[in-house]
Amino acid sequence: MTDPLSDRPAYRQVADRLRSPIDSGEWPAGHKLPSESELMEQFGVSRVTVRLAVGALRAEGLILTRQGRGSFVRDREANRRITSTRYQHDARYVAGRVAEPATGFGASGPNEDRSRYRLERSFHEERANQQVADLLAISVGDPVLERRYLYFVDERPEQVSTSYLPMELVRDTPVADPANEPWPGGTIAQLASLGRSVTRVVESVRARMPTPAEASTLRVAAGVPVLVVTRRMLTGPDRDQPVEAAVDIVLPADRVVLDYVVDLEE
Amino acid sequence: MTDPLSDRPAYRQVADRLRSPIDSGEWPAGHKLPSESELMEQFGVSRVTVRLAVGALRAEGLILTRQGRGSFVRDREANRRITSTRYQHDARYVAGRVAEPATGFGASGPNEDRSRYRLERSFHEERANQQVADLLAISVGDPVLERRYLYFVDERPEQVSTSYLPMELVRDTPVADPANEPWPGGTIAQLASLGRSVTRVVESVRARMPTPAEASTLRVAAGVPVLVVTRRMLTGPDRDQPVEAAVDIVLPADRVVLDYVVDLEE
DNA sequence: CAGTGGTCTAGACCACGCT
DNA sequence: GCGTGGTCTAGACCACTGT
Repeated sequence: MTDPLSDRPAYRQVADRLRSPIDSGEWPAGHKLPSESELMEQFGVSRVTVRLAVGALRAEGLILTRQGRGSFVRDREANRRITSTRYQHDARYVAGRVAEPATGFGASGPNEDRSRYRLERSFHEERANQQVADLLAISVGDPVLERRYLYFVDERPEQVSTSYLPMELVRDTPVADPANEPWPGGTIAQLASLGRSVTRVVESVRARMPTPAEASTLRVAAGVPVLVVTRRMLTGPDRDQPVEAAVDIVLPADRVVLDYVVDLEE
Repeated sequence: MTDPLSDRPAYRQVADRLRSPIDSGEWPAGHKLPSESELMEQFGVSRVTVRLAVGALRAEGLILTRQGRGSFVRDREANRRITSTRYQHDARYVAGRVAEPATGFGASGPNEDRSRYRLERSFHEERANQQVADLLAISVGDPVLERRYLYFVDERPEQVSTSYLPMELVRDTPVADPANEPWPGGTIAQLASLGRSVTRVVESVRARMPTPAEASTLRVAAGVPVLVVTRRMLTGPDRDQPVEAAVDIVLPADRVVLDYVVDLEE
């Protein structure tokens, strides 16, 4: 039963009592929660109150509910790791110092089973908006190649992204032909084929709740945020000339960890 | 009015019609939405339906609701940037090559107004659990110094973190005395004072919804995830000997962007 | 078929913020 | 005082999942 004398609303009391065995591990991932009618009886509250409690736990990402089946404790363990050293690896691949590329499939590193990965893409010539113009240090309205990607891992959608290259750099080159994707060595290898040697990659990481469209394409449940990465590839003696920008690299936060390795001078 | 013939539930139709002017920018941050009674009349639905719609938008992080005042479009622009180069900067500071440290306040870089930052900390000797033991390459139960931090920016809680150092490294040293915090140059300078030169920092970035406790301490609204960073500081000729680990560096995702600079060999 | 969660209604009282 | 959102009730029908 809930305590009607408490300041804490009944639905929060119910949520607290359900959260406790989840936090403690007593109810592991996959465990089925009591049904709504059981909770109504157990706590002596109405169905609306039970649903408020369950909805709170769902918004926290602790449980998922499935119509006709029940509520279940979610698996909150992310298992796909994406490491910043993939860029250095691809640069060494381009230089011929390693035999295998790291990316090209959005994969996290070399020596992975490539057959697990699949890529859908669409290329279009567009004109730079303010954000893209700022990132590429060009003018608004300048022509750019917009490349949209959707990555699958084991046929599960795992990543969307949109990449921009200055059109003058790629026009009538193999890079502008989607048939050449996936390109071994990824964007770094593509830029190398155009005579641009990438010497710096800058990534900005944010997190937010997915839009309904993103939740649908990436199949993320309620209560699961997305990681949103903006990337710039730079070249030139001062590593400050942008040659590529990727905006809205969107990843489901319950499945992905981003690893960044920062080396300091001795 | 909603379309009763549509397959789409009424509350989703209402949510869609409210999301549209938010997405388009027609209703900018701070704009007040129609009240619940106005929405009931406007769409010809019950209050429960209106509240389901508003709740969906809140869970998406698009709006916030304040009792007695109304619902408002949220500001979704993160403005605090934390850059990976702060580590390299602190390493140069320790080496005497730059005059100003970058961190020491959890600040994002040098030349910041330090008076905006404030730090609360508590130090305790603990025994390593499995996670900490793995991160520090020690045994479960080995003594460690646990340092808990809460950072404020302009008196607003902006970051919590827990850092671990092997006790045998810091026992009876100035590093183990919380009175010496904030330490110019941060953890890298502290480790340098102990004869440990950090040559690599590895950060792992995740995102999830905050726990109720985190939501309360960091004052994050419903529908706002947190960024969770795990950090390791490494030393040694192969940059593989851990000397510090920070788990659960928790940051409100609506206020913070993490920037990582990855340099490639020429 | 029975049991589950999903949607929806009408109505009530409360706490908060402003005038 | 009045309008706002927050909590809560009893009850209904629907859609989905399994046997």
